[in-house]
Amino acid sequence: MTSPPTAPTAPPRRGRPGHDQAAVLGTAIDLFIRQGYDATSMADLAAALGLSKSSLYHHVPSKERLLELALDEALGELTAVVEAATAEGAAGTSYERLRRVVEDGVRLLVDHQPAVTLLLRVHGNTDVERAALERRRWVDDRLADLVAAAVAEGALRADLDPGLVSRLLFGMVNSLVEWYDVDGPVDVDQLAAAVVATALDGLAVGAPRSAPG
Amino acid sequence: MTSPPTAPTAPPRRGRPGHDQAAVLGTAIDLFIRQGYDATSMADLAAALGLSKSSLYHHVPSKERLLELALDEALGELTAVVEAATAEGAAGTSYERLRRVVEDGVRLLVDHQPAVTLLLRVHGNTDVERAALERRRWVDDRLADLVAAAVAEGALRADLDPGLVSRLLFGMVNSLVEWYDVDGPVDVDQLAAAVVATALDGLAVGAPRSAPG
DNA sequence: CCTACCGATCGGTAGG
DNA sequence: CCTACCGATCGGTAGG
Repeated sequence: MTSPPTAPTAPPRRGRPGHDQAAVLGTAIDLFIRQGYDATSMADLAAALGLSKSSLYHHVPSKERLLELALDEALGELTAVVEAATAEGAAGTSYERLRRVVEDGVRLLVDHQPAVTLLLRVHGNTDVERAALERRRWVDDRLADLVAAAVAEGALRADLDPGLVSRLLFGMVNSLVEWYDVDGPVDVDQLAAAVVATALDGLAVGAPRSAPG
Repeated sequence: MTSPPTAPTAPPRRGRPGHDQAAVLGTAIDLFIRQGYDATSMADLAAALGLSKSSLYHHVPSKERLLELALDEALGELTAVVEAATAEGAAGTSYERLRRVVEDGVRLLVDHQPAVTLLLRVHGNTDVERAALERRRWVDDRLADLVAAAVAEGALRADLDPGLVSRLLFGMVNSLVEWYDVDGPVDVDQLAAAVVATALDGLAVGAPRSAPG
Protein backbone atom coordinates (compact mmCIF):
# COMPACT_ATOMS: atom_id res chain seq x y z
CA MET A 1 0.00 0.00 0.00
CA THR A 2 1.21 3.46 -0.80
CA SER A 3 0.28 6.61 0.99
CA PRO A 4 -1.46 9.26 -1.10
CA PRO A 5 0.80 12.19 -1.94
CA THR A 6 -1.29 14.51 0.21
CA ALA A 7 -2.74 12.77 3.26
CA PRO A 8 -6.03 14.29 4.45
CA THR A 9 -5.41 13.16 8.03
CA ALA A 10 -2.92 14.71 10.42
CA PRO A 11 0.62 13.41 9.92
CA PRO A 12 1.99 11.14 12.69
CA ARG A 13 3.73 13.15 15.37
CA ARG A 14 7.36 12.66 16.20
CA GLY A 15 9.10 13.59 19.43
CA ARG A 16 7.25 14.60 22.59
CA PRO A 17 3.49 14.87 22.34
CA GLY A 18 3.61 18.46 23.61
CA HIS A 19 0.71 20.86 23.41
CA ASP A 20 -1.59 21.71 20.56
CA GLN A 21 -3.05 25.12 19.83
CA ALA A 22 -6.40 24.21 21.42
CA ALA A 23 -4.75 23.38 24.74
CA VAL A 24 -2.74 26.60 24.62
CA LEU A 25 -5.90 28.55 23.83
CA GLY A 26 -7.81 27.00 26.71
CA THR A 27 -5.12 27.90 29.23
CA ALA A 28 -4.76 31.37 27.71
CA ILE A 29 -8.49 32.10 28.03
CA ASP A 30 -8.41 30.92 31.63
CA LEU A 31 -5.52 33.28 32.47
CA PHE A 32 -7.01 36.18 30.49
CA ILE A 33 -10.19 35.87 32.55
CA ARG A 34 -8.49 35.49 35.92
CA GLN A 35 -5.77 38.13 35.50
CA GLY A 36 -7.06 40.26 32.64
CA TYR A 37 -5.71 40.22 29.08
CA ASP A 38 -3.21 43.07 29.58
CA ALA A 39 -2.03 41.77 32.94
CA THR A 40 -1.32 38.31 31.51
CA SER A 41 2.16 38.05 30.02
CA MET A 42 3.21 35.43 27.52
CA ALA A 43 5.71 34.35 30.17
CA ASP A 44 2.78 33.70 32.56
CA LEU A 45 1.09 31.60 29.90
CA ALA A 46 4.27 29.67 29.11
CA ALA A 47 4.78 28.92 32.80
CA ALA A 48 1.20 27.73 33.20
CA LEU A 49 1.74 25.34 30.29
CA GLY A 50 5.17 24.21 31.51
CA LEU A 51 6.82 25.68 28.42
CA SER A 52 9.45 28.27 27.75
CA LYS A 53 8.23 31.49 26.19
CA SER A 54 9.96 30.65 22.91
CA SER A 55 8.32 27.23 22.75
CA LEU A 56 4.98 28.86 23.31
CA TYR A 57 5.56 30.96 20.22
CA HIS A 58 6.00 27.72 18.30
CA HIS A 59 2.26 27.10 18.79
CA VAL A 60 0.78 30.58 18.46
CA PRO A 61 1.89 33.56 16.38
CA SER A 62 1.00 36.25 18.90
CA LYS A 63 -0.82 37.08 22.10
CA GLU A 64 -3.47 38.97 20.16
CA ARG A 65 -4.17 35.94 17.95
CA LEU A 66 -5.13 33.99 21.07
CA LEU A 67 -7.63 36.70 21.97
CA GLU A 68 -8.96 36.68 18.40
CA LEU A 69 -9.50 32.90 18.46
CA ALA A 70 -11.41 33.17 21.75
CA LEU A 71 -13.59 36.02 20.48
CA ASP A 72 -14.28 34.12 17.23
CA GLU A 73 -15.52 31.14 19.24
CA ALA A 74 -17.95 33.28 21.22
CA LEU A 75 -19.15 35.28 18.23
CA GLY A 76 -19.62 32.20 16.05
CA GLU A 77 -21.89 30.61 18.63
CA LEU A 78 -23.83 33.79 19.33
CA THR A 79 -24.34 34.45 15.64
CA ALA A 80 -25.64 30.93 15.05
CA VAL A 81 -28.19 31.15 17.88
CA VAL A 82 -29.42 34.57 16.80
CA GLU A 83 -29.62 33.59 13.13
CA ALA A 84 -31.65 30.50 14.00
CA ALA A 85 -34.11 32.63 15.96
CA THR A 86 -34.44 35.47 13.45
CA ALA A 87 -34.19 33.64 10.08
CA GLU A 88 -36.91 34.32 7.46
CA GLY A 89 -38.69 31.01 7.91
CA ALA A 90 -38.29 30.73 11.71
CA ALA A 91 -41.30 29.11 13.34
CA GLY A 92 -43.52 30.72 15.97
CA THR A 93 -44.46 34.24 16.98
CA SER A 94 -41.81 36.84 17.72
CA TYR A 95 -42.54 36.39 21.41
CA GLU A 96 -42.02 32.64 21.19
CA ARG A 97 -38.78 33.12 19.27
CA LEU A 98 -37.57 35.73 21.78
CA ARG A 99 -38.30 33.36 24.63
CA ARG A 100 -36.38 30.60 22.87
CA VAL A 101 -33.40 32.83 22.06
CA VAL A 102 -33.16 33.82 25.73
CA GLU A 103 -33.17 30.16 26.77
CA ASP A 104 -30.71 29.15 24.06
CA GLY A 105 -28.59 32.17 24.91
CA VAL A 106 -28.35 31.15 28.57
CA ARG A 107 -27.25 27.64 27.56
CA LEU A 108 -24.74 29.09 25.12
CA LEU A 109 -23.25 31.41 27.76
CA VAL A 110 -22.85 28.43 30.08
CA ASP A 111 -21.41 26.07 27.43
CA HIS A 112 -18.93 28.71 26.20
CA GLN A 113 -18.64 30.74 29.39
CA PRO A 114 -14.87 31.48 29.18
CA ALA A 115 -14.96 32.71 25.57
CA VAL A 116 -18.15 34.73 26.08
CA THR A 117 -16.76 36.26 29.28
CA LEU A 118 -13.77 37.55 27.32
CA LEU A 119 -16.04 38.90 24.59
CA LEU A 120 -18.17 40.79 27.09
CA ARG A 121 -15.06 42.38 28.63
CA VAL A 122 -13.69 43.68 25.32
CA HIS A 123 -13.73 47.46 24.96
CA GLY A 124 -12.24 48.20 21.55
CA ASN A 125 -8.62 49.10 22.23
CA THR A 126 -7.23 47.27 19.17
CA ASP A 127 -8.36 46.36 15.65
CA VAL A 128 -9.12 42.81 16.78
CA GLU A 129 -11.30 44.11 19.62
CA ARG A 130 -13.05 46.66 17.42
CA ALA A 131 -13.87 43.96 14.83
CA ALA A 132 -15.30 41.79 17.60
CA LEU A 133 -17.38 44.69 18.93
CA GLU A 134 -18.78 45.25 15.44
CA ARG A 135 -19.90 41.62 15.17
CA ARG A 136 -21.30 41.79 18.68
CA ARG A 137 -23.24 44.90 17.76
CA TRP A 138 -24.82 43.02 14.84
CA VAL A 139 -26.00 40.36 17.30
CA ASP A 140 -27.36 42.98 19.70
CA ASP A 141 -29.22 44.75 16.88
CA ARG A 142 -30.92 41.52 15.76
CA LEU A 143 -32.02 40.88 19.35
CA ALA A 144 -33.37 44.43 19.64
CA ASP A 145 -35.32 43.88 16.39
CA LEU A 146 -36.83 40.73 17.87
CA VAL A 147 -37.88 42.57 21.04
CA ALA A 148 -39.43 45.33 18.93
CA ALA A 149 -41.34 42.75 16.88
CA ALA A 150 -42.67 41.12 20.06
CA VAL A 151 -43.83 44.56 21.27
CA ALA A 152 -45.49 45.26 17.90
CA GLU A 153 -47.21 41.86 18.19
CA GLY A 154 -48.73 42.98 21.49
CA ALA A 155 -46.93 40.27 23.45
CA LEU A 156 -44.64 42.59 25.40
CA ARG A 157 -45.57 45.72 27.33
CA ALA A 158 -45.62 48.75 25.05
CA ASP A 159 -45.04 51.43 27.69
CA LEU A 160 -41.26 50.96 27.60
CA ASP A 161 -38.87 51.66 24.75
CA PRO A 162 -38.02 48.35 23.00
CA GLY A 163 -34.35 49.30 22.70
CA LEU A 164 -34.21 49.96 26.44
CA VAL A 165 -36.03 46.71 27.24
CA SER A 166 -33.66 44.77 24.99
CA ARG A 167 -30.61 46.21 26.75
CA LEU A 168 -31.99 45.43 30.20
CA LEU A 169 -33.08 41.92 29.21
CA PHE A 170 -29.78 40.91 27.65
CA GLY A 171 -27.83 42.85 30.25
CA MET A 172 -29.38 40.46 32.76
CA VAL A 173 -28.56 37.43 30.60
CA ASN A 174 -24.98 38.56 29.99
CA SER A 175 -24.35 39.28 33.68
CA LEU A 176 -24.47 35.58 34.49
CA VAL A 177 -21.04 34.92 32.95
CA GLU A 178 -19.53 36.85 35.89
CA TRP A 179 -21.00 34.69 38.65
CA TYR A 180 -22.57 31.47 37.35
CA ASP A 181 -20.75 28.31 38.43
CA VAL A 182 -21.55 25.16 36.42
CA ASP A 183 -20.46 23.05 39.39
CA GLY A 184 -22.67 25.05 41.77
CA PRO A 185 -26.13 24.14 43.11
CA VAL A 186 -28.10 25.69 40.21
CA ASP A 187 -28.08 23.56 37.05
CA VAL A 188 -28.36 25.08 33.59
CA ASP A 189 -32.05 24.13 33.21
CA GLN A 190 -32.97 25.91 36.44
CA LEU A 191 -30.86 28.87 35.38
CA ALA A 192 -32.52 29.19 31.97
CA ALA A 193 -35.96 28.86 33.55
CA ALA A 194 -35.15 31.50 36.19
CA VAL A 195 -33.94 34.00 33.60
CA VAL A 196 -37.03 33.52 31.43
CA ALA A 197 -39.34 33.70 34.45
CA THR A 198 -37.66 36.78 35.94
CA ALA A 199 -37.35 38.77 32.74
CA LEU A 200 -40.04 37.65 30.29
CA ASP A 201 -42.90 36.85 32.62
CA GLY A 202 -42.39 40.36 33.88
CA LEU A 203 -42.37 41.83 30.39
CA ALA A 204 -45.21 39.81 28.88
CA VAL A 205 -48.52 41.71 29.01
CA GLY A 206 -50.99 39.55 30.93
CA ALA A 207 -48.73 36.51 30.79
CA PRO A 208 -49.78 33.78 33.24
CA ARG A 209 -47.65 33.47 36.38
CA SER A 210 -46.55 30.10 37.65
CA ALA A 211 -49.01 29.11 40.36
CA PRO A 212 -47.30 28.72 43.74
CA GLY A 213 -47.30 25.27 45.28
CA MET B 1 -9.31 94.83 60.14
CA THR B 2 -6.70 92.24 60.92
CA SER B 3 -6.55 88.72 59.56
CA PRO B 4 -6.77 85.92 62.15
CA PRO B 5 -3.46 84.18 62.76
CA THR B 6 -4.72 80.90 61.28
CA ALA B 7 -7.12 81.38 58.39
CA PRO B 8 -9.65 78.53 58.08
CA THR B 9 -9.93 79.09 54.33
CA ALA B 10 -7.45 77.79 51.74
CA PRO B 11 -4.28 79.89 51.56
CA PRO B 12 -3.89 82.05 48.44
CA ARG B 13 -2.12 80.17 45.69
CA ARG B 14 1.08 81.38 44.13
CA GLY B 15 2.48 80.42 40.78
CA ARG B 16 0.41 78.68 38.05
CA PRO B 17 -3.06 77.53 39.02
CA GLY B 18 -2.32 74.00 37.78
CA HIS B 19 -4.38 70.92 38.56
CA ASP B 20 -5.76 69.57 41.80
CA GLN B 21 -6.08 65.91 42.74
CA ALA B 22 -9.79 65.83 41.89
CA ALA B 23 -9.12 66.94 38.31
CA VAL B 24 -6.34 64.36 37.96
CA LEU B 25 -8.65 61.66 39.33
CA GLY B 26 -11.45 62.59 36.93
CA THR B 27 -9.19 62.34 33.90
CA ALA B 28 -7.63 59.13 35.22
CA ILE B 29 -11.02 57.44 35.66
CA ASP B 30 -11.99 58.49 32.15
CA LEU B 31 -8.83 56.93 30.68
CA PHE B 32 -9.06 53.81 32.85
CA ILE B 33 -12.57 53.20 31.50
CA ARG B 34 -11.75 53.93 27.86
CA GLN B 35 -8.40 52.10 27.66
CA GLY B 36 -8.47 49.81 30.66
CA TYR B 37 -6.48 50.31 33.87
CA ASP B 38 -3.46 48.23 32.83
CA ALA B 39 -3.36 49.67 29.31
CA THR B 40 -3.30 53.24 30.64
CA SER B 41 0.21 54.44 31.43
CA MET B 42 0.98 57.34 33.72
CA ALA B 43 2.52 58.93 30.62
CA ASP B 44 -0.91 58.69 28.91
CA LEU B 45 -2.53 60.34 31.91
CA ALA B 46 0.12 63.06 32.09
CA ALA B 47 -0.31 63.77 28.37
CA ALA B 48 -4.09 63.99 28.72
CA LEU B 49 -3.60 66.55 31.52
CA GLY B 50 -0.93 68.51 29.61
CA LEU B 51 1.68 67.71 32.30
CA SER B 52 4.97 65.92 32.40
CA LYS B 53 4.98 62.61 34.20
CA SER B 54 7.04 64.07 37.03
CA SER B 55 4.55 66.87 37.55
CA LEU B 56 1.75 64.32 37.63
CA TYR B 57 3.49 62.60 40.53
CA HIS B 58 3.43 65.89 42.39
CA HIS B 59 -0.36 65.46 42.65
CA VAL B 60 -0.75 61.71 43.20
CA PRO B 61 1.52 59.20 44.95
CA SER B 62 0.89 56.30 42.57
CA LYS B 63 -1.26 54.91 39.79
CA GLU B 64 -2.84 52.41 42.16
CA ARG B 65 -3.87 55.20 44.54
CA LEU B 66 -5.93 56.70 41.71
CA LEU B 67 -7.74 53.40 41.28
CA GLU B 68 -8.26 53.17 45.04
CA LEU B 69 -9.79 56.67 45.18
CA ALA B 70 -12.18 55.81 42.35
CA LEU B 71 -13.24 52.52 43.96
CA ASP B 72 -13.69 54.27 47.33
CA GLU B 73 -16.05 56.75 45.70
CA ALA B 74 -18.20 53.99 44.21
CA LEU B 75 -18.17 51.82 47.35
CA GLY B 76 -18.95 54.74 49.64
CA GLU B 77 -22.04 55.62 47.66
CA LEU B 78 -23.19 52.02 47.29
CA THR B 79 -22.71 51.36 51.00
CA ALA B 80 -24.73 54.45 51.93
CA VAL B 81 -27.67 53.49 49.69
CA VAL B 82 -27.71 49.90 50.92
CA GLU B 83 -27.37 50.91 54.57
CA ALA B 84 -30.26 53.35 54.23
CA ALA B 85 -32.45 50.58 52.79
CA THR B 86 -31.48 47.85 55.25
CA ALA B 87 -31.00 49.76 58.52
CA GLU B 88 -32.81 48.49 61.65
CA GLY B 89 -35.44 51.20 61.68
CA ALA B 90 -35.95 51.48 57.90
CA ALA B 91 -39.54 52.23 56.98
CA GLY B 92 -41.75 50.04 54.84
CA THR B 93 -41.97 46.36 53.97
CA SER B 94 -38.97 44.49 52.61
CA TYR B 95 -40.56 44.65 49.17
CA GLU B 96 -40.96 48.43 49.38
CA ARG B 97 -37.38 48.83 50.56
CA LEU B 98 -36.13 46.55 47.78
CA ARG B 99 -38.03 48.58 45.20
CA ARG B 100 -36.53 51.78 46.60
CA VAL B 101 -32.99 50.41 46.69
CA VAL B 102 -33.30 49.41 43.02
CA GLU B 103 -34.48 52.93 42.11
CA ASP B 104 -31.83 54.61 44.27
CA GLY B 105 -29.25 52.21 42.90
CA VAL B 106 -30.06 53.15 39.30
CA ARG B 107 -29.73 56.85 40.15
CA LEU B 108 -26.46 56.16 41.96
CA LEU B 109 -25.02 54.24 39.01
CA VAL B 110 -25.90 57.14 36.73
CA ASP B 111 -24.61 59.88 39.07
CA HIS B 112 -21.34 58.02 39.69
CA GLN B 113 -21.21 56.04 36.46
CA PRO B 114 -17.44 56.31 35.85
CA ALA B 115 -16.43 55.20 39.36
CA VAL B 116 -19.01 52.41 39.48
CA THR B 117 -17.99 51.20 36.02
CA LEU B 118 -14.42 50.79 37.27
CA LEU B 119 -15.63 48.96 40.38
CA LEU B 120 -17.67 46.50 38.33
CA ARG B 121 -14.65 45.74 36.13
CA VAL B 122 -12.32 44.95 39.03
CA HIS B 123 -11.32 41.30 39.32
CA GLY B 124 -8.98 41.11 42.31
CA ASN B 125 -5.47 41.18 40.87
CA THR B 126 -4.01 43.40 43.61
CA ASP B 127 -4.57 44.07 47.31
CA VAL B 128 -6.46 47.25 46.46
CA GLU B 129 -8.76 45.34 44.11
CA ARG B 130 -9.28 42.48 46.55
CA ALA B 131 -10.21 44.94 49.32
CA ALA B 132 -12.71 46.57 46.98
CA LEU B 133 -14.21 43.19 46.03
CA GLU B 134 -14.64 42.40 49.72
CA ARG B 135 -16.58 45.61 50.32
CA ARG B 136 -18.59 44.98 47.18
CA ARG B 137 -19.43 41.50 48.41
CA TRP B 138 -20.78 42.98 51.64
CA VAL B 139 -23.10 45.18 49.57
CA ASP B 140 -24.21 42.22 47.42
CA ASP B 141 -24.89 40.12 50.52
CA ARG B 142 -27.10 42.82 52.06
CA LEU B 143 -29.06 43.05 48.81
CA ALA B 144 -29.47 39.26 48.72
CA ASP B 145 -30.76 39.39 52.32
CA LEU B 146 -33.31 42.01 51.30
CA VAL B 147 -34.52 39.88 48.37
CA ALA B 148 -34.81 36.86 50.69
CA ALA B 149 -36.83 38.94 53.18
CA ALA B 150 -39.17 40.07 50.41
CA VAL B 151 -39.66 36.43 49.39
CA ALA B 152 -40.34 35.42 53.00
CA GLU B 153 -42.86 38.25 53.20
CA GLY B 154 -44.73 36.69 50.29
CA ALA B 155 -44.15 39.73 48.06
CA LEU B 156 -41.80 38.02 45.59
CA ARG B 157 -42.30 34.69 43.82
CA ALA B 158 -41.11 31.82 45.97
CA ASP B 159 -40.45 29.30 43.19
CA LEU B 160 -36.97 30.72 42.47
CA ASP B 161 -33.92 30.74 44.72
CA PRO B 162 -33.59 34.20 46.34
CA GLY B 163 -29.82 34.24 45.78
CA LEU B 164 -30.33 33.54 42.11
CA VAL B 165 -33.04 36.19 41.81
CA SER B 166 -30.81 38.73 43.55
CA ARG B 167 -27.93 38.06 41.13
CA LEU B 168 -30.19 38.36 38.09
CA LEU B 169 -31.90 41.52 39.38
CA PHE B 170 -28.71 43.39 40.24
CA GLY B 171 -26.94 41.94 37.21
CA MET B 172 -29.55 43.78 35.17
CA VAL B 173 -29.08 46.97 37.20
CA ASN B 174 -25.28 46.81 36.99
CA SER B 175 -25.30 46.19 33.23
CA LEU B 176 -26.53 49.70 32.59
CA VAL B 177 -23.15 51.26 33.37
CA GLU B 178 -21.84 49.71 30.14
CA TRP B 179 -24.37 51.32 27.79
CA TYR B 180 -26.41 54.07 29.49
CA ASP B 181 -25.74 57.56 28.12
CA VAL B 182 -26.85 60.46 30.36
CA ASP B 183 -27.02 62.67 27.28
CA GLY B 184 -29.11 60.13 25.36
CA PRO B 185 -32.89 60.07 24.82
CA VAL B 186 -33.71 58.16 28.04
CA ASP B 187 -33.56 60.31 31.18
CA VAL B 188 -32.70 58.86 34.55
CA ASP B 189 -36.32 58.85 35.76
CA GLN B 190 -37.42 56.82 32.75
CA LEU B 191 -34.46 54.51 33.25
CA ALA B 192 -35.22 53.87 36.93
CA ALA B 193 -38.88 53.27 36.12
CA ALA B 194 -38.01 50.87 33.31
CA VAL B 195 -35.68 48.83 35.51
CA VAL B 196 -38.24 48.55 38.31
CA ALA B 197 -41.01 47.72 35.86
CA THR B 198 -38.97 45.12 33.97
CA ALA B 199 -37.49 43.36 36.96
CA LEU B 200 -39.75 43.83 39.98
CA ASP B 201 -43.16 43.84 38.35
CA GLY B 202 -42.06 40.54 36.86
CA LEU B 203 -40.97 39.21 40.24
CA ALA B 204 -43.80 40.50 42.39
CA VAL B 205 -46.55 37.90 42.84
CA GLY B 206 -49.80 39.47 41.63
CA ALA B 207 -48.30 42.97 41.49
CA PRO B 208 -50.42 45.39 39.48
CA ARG B 209 -49.16 46.26 36.01
CA SER B 210 -49.12 49.84 34.72
CA ALA B 211 -52.30 50.26 32.69
CA PRO B 212 -51.50 51.08 29.04
CA GLY B 213 -52.59 54.44 27.66
C1' DC C 1 10.59 78.57 52.14
C1' DC C 2 6.40 77.69 48.98
C1' DT C 3 3.77 75.46 44.68
C1' DA C 4 4.19 74.03 40.17
C1' DC C 5 6.83 71.94 36.96
C1' DC C 6 10.94 70.30 33.92
C1' DG C 7 14.48 66.97 31.30
C1' DA C 8 16.61 62.93 32.23
C1' DT C 9 16.94 58.63 34.04
C1' DC C 10 16.34 54.73 37.66
C1' DG C 11 15.69 49.33 38.10
C1' DG C 12 12.73 45.87 35.92
C1' DT C 13 9.81 43.74 32.60
C1' DA C 14 6.88 43.68 28.44
C1' DG C 15 5.98 41.01 23.78
C1' DG C 16 8.51 38.92 20.41
C1' DC D 1 11.61 22.76 22.82
C1' DC D 2 15.81 25.89 25.00
C1' DT D 3 19.14 29.88 26.32
C1' DA D 4 20.04 34.10 25.18
C1' DC D 5 18.76 38.17 23.78
C1' DC D 6 16.38 42.69 21.16
C1' DG D 7 13.90 47.52 21.03
C1' DA D 8 10.49 49.83 23.76
C1' DT D 9 8.24 50.98 27.41
C1' DC D 10 6.60 50.36 32.25
C1' DG D 11 5.71 52.96 37.06
C1' DG D 12 8.20 55.82 39.68
C1' DT D 13 12.04 59.22 41.22
C1' DA D 14 16.48 61.91 40.95
C1' DG D 15 18.41 66.92 41.11
C1' DG D 16 17.34 71.64 40.14
